[in-house]
Amino acid sequence: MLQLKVIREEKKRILDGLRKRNWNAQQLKVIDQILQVDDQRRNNQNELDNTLAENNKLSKLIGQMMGQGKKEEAEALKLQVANHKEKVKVLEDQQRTIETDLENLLYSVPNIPHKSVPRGKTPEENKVAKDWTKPFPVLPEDAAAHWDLGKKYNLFDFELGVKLTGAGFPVYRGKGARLQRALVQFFLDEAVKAGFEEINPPLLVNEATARGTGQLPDKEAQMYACDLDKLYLIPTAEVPVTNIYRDEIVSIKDLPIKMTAFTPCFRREAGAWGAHVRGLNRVHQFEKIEIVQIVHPDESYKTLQAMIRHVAGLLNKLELPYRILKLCGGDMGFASALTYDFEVWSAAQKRWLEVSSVSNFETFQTNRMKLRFRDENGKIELAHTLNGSALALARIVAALLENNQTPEGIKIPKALQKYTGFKTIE
RNA sequence: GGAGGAAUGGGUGAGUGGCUGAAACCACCGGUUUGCUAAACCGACGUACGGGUAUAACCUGUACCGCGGGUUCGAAUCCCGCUUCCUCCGCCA
Repeated sequence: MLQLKVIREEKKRILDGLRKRNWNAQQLKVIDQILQVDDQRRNNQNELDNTLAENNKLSKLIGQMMGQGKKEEAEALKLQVANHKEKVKVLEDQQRTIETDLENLLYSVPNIPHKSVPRGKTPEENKVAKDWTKPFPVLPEDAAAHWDLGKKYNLFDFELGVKLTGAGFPVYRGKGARLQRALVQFFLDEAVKAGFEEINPPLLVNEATARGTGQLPDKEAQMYACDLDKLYLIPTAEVPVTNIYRDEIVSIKDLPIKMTAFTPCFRREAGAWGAHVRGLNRVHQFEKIEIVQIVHPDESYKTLQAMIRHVAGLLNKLELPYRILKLCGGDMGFASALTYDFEVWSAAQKRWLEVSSVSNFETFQTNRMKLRFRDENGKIELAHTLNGSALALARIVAALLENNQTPEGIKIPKALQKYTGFKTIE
């Protein structure tokens, strides 16, 4: 959620930013609407406060008169207060309505892209920030895609998942399951080594938490919900982990706060199914190690770079070819100010697979979450939040299997061997 | 699931209708003293949203004592509902 103050004071920058997200004139009107409702809000609040102030004064007077035994005068004042009460009620109702309207309007506006974000409408217009310059793995003519490899070596079973749950819920087994666990352990160890505190959060969250990171309102269709208990299955660990600090004022000394968590992620992916989603490319449940940072606003872009280096380091250790994209205005997530995507090369499918997304949200999440810190002078300021996948499993598994297939079986990268306990899947 | 108790500022905790945005103590912060540390002493010490041309620390209004409602001229204090926590019983990975 954007800060009202910023919209008021930097309207031009806000409008320019939204244009970068390809907002048209019609859509941009919402900004004026926000300013208008905000005026209403302030006027109404002013009137309400003044009325209440008067009541408070009168009430005090009544108390004094009662004490002095001036009963009749007190009764007269009571009538006055009673009149005001009607007015207060109306003003309070109005205020509530106005505030809800304003909040809903604010919720509908995405974050303002960082100045370095390229213009563009579609994923094709993302900029390659770092390309893969070495040769790609060369596979034999009859190289198999991961879904066939999974069958051949009995690593995972989609049909079985359908039987148990539905499409998009693979069952991993044998070395396939072990490979999952190895990756989880590896990624977590690396994150902890990099100074992130390991968090093991709940997988179901309440409404306030889903709201804090921006899943609600609007994106409920992307989450699985437990209606009976009004809980949501997390689409990413970002949700519970970032919300740990919701409604908190931390000391500047506590920054940066670095957290990592391994969780399964549940995504309905409503309407996202198409030609390219076979096998592990897109599933409803997958495992992911997330890294989250809460930092001083002056540090957040430096931090973003550090997080990118961390993710790149993981891919290097896994010996996977990857490239880094800087997302264009049209492809960026709602809450992000700047996002880098990591894609690994899937040699058998001959395409790039997105395996990580690292973003700086600046104050977009912290404003809505009221996550603040006290600076050197004791002043309270919104912190910046960042997060990134480090990494998501399903597609990493897909790429590992495909790229490392040989006639003798699938080779496990060196860094992973101590976690898998085997060097080859045959 | 049944019975009882509790919820106050960063922490402990006082406060049962107006003098309470809230005692006291601790912690934190600033200062004095000190060879250093410690101790002692002094001072400051909530948040949000408005207004005052006031996004450097100023003045002022309003709201907030778990959450939501109600009673009253006036509620941290009385009433109702909810949530959470604790204790006991039952059940159970």
